[in-house]
Amino acid sequence: MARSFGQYCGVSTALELVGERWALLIVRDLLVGPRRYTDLKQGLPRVPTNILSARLRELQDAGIVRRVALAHCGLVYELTPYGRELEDVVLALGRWGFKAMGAPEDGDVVTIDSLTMALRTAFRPDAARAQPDTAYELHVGDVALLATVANGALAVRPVANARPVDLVAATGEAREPQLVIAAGPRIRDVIAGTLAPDAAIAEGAVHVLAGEAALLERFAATFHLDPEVAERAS
Amino acid sequence: MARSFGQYCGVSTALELVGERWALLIVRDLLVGPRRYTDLKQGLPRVPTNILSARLRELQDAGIVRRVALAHCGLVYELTPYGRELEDVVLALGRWGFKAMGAPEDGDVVTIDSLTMALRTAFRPDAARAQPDTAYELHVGDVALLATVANGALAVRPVANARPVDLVAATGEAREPQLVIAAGPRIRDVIAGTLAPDAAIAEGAVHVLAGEAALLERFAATFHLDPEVAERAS
DNA sequence: CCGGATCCGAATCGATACTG
DNA sequence: CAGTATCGATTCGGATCCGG
Repeated sequence: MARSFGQYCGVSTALELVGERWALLIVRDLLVGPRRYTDLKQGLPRVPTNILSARLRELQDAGIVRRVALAHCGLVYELTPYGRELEDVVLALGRWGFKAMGAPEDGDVVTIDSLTMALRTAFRPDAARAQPDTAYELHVGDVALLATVANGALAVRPVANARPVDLVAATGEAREPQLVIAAGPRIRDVIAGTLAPDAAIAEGAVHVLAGEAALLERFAATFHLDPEVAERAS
Repeated sequence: MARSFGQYCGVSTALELVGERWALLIVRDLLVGPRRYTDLKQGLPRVPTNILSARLRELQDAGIVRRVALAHCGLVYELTPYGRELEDVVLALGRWGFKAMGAPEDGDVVTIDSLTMALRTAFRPDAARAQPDTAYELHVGDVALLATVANGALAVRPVANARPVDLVAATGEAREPQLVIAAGPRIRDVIAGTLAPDAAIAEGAVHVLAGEAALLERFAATFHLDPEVAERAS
C-alpha cells in the first residue's frame, strides 16, 4: 500500500495508514458522524476529488472506514470501531495545532465538522461539571452550531438542522440556548486563553446575540486549552 | 511553507507543520533526547538525506526543533518546549498504530529510539505502582536497553552505553536488572496482550537470559496496551 | 445532484553521488 | 560529520468528464 518507512514500530505503522495527505482530515470529519462523499468534499473544499476517493479506498482497505448503503438515501462513509479509536490522535493533534494557529489565511474556511471537533478538543469535563448545565449557540462565519453541556458531557449539533425535530426531542438535547454568540476567528484566542471574555466583547471579537454577556465567562471556562507550560527534564 | 489545507482549524494547522512525510518520526526520535544529524540518519535508515535536512529546516522554521552547537562536540538537534508538547500526539499515534502492527516486513528495523518510545507508549504508571520497582534489560534484534521502573515512573536508556558510568550512578538509575530478556518481534504480542508471557517463553518468542522467568508477567503488566473495546454511540 | 474516473502539469519524494 | 546536488519515479492538484 503506502511506501513503508522500514521500521517495526507503532508510530510508523500508524503513519503508513493515516499519514498521507488529507487522510486525518477525512477522519476528523467522520469522527463527527457518517458522511456522504459530497459532504466530505464540501467539508474539505480544497481536496481534489481523485485524492478524496483514493484516500477513502485506502482507509477502507485499512479497516478504518466502512462504506454503508442507506436504504433509499445513498451511500455514507463511517468509521469502523478501530477508526473511531483515532479520536485520541485527532484530539491530540488538534490541541497542539490550536496553539500554533495565527490569523486565518485568505480563503481559509471554518466548517461545521472542524468547529465541532475544535469544541471537543477544548472541552473540559471537570470545568463543565463545576458549573450549571448550559446550552450555547455559536456562529462563526456561516457555520452555526448548538453546544449543549450537561452532566459533564458535551453534545454538539448543527443549528440549522436537517434532522427531524422529534429526533432532537427524543435525545433530550433540545433546549433553548442560554447564550447565542457570533464570533470571528478571534474566538480562537478566547479558547486559547489569550483574550479575556469581556475584552473579546469590548473589542467586537465576539457579539452576544442573545442571553447574558456574562455567560461568555462560563463558555471560556468550559472550552479552554491551557498553556501546559511544558516544564520537563530533557 | 507547506501547502495549505485551506481551513482555520487546529488539526489542519498541526498537519501543515508536522504532517509531511518523515516529520513525526524525526520528532519521535528527538523525544528520546537530542540527536545529531548522523544519529537521526542512522535511526531512520530509509530517509533520504535531502529529505532529512529539508524536514529539519522546516521543523526549525516552525519553532519545533532547535539546532544547538555543543562545545567541541559538533551539532545536535533538540526539541523546543513547544516541540516537546508533541509527545501526546506521538504517543497517541504509537498506541493506535501498535495495534495494527502485524509481522515485520522484510528489512524492517527496530531502533533504540523507536523501542524506547514504544515502551513509553505502553507504560502503565498505575500498574507499575502496584508492583515492586524493577529494572528490565530488553534485547530486540541488535538493540538493547535498560528500562527502570521506580515510583511509578519509567526511565529508559541504552544498555551498551556511551555515557560515563558516574553519570549513571549520579542519576540513581544504575542497578542490576532483575530480568534480562531477548525477544523477537513477537514481543509486540506480549505487550498487546495477545500472547501470554508463559506462552511467549514456551514458544521461544522471548528468551530469559537472566533473572526469574516469572518476572515476565510483571513486565507484561507494566507495559501493556489494552484492547480499549471502543463501545461508543456512533 | 451524487459518486466518482480520467488526464495532465506541478510539486514532492527517493536514490545516489558528491562536497566543505 | 553534516549536509548539497541531481535526476528519475511518485504523488498531488486542478480540471474535466461520465454514468446513474
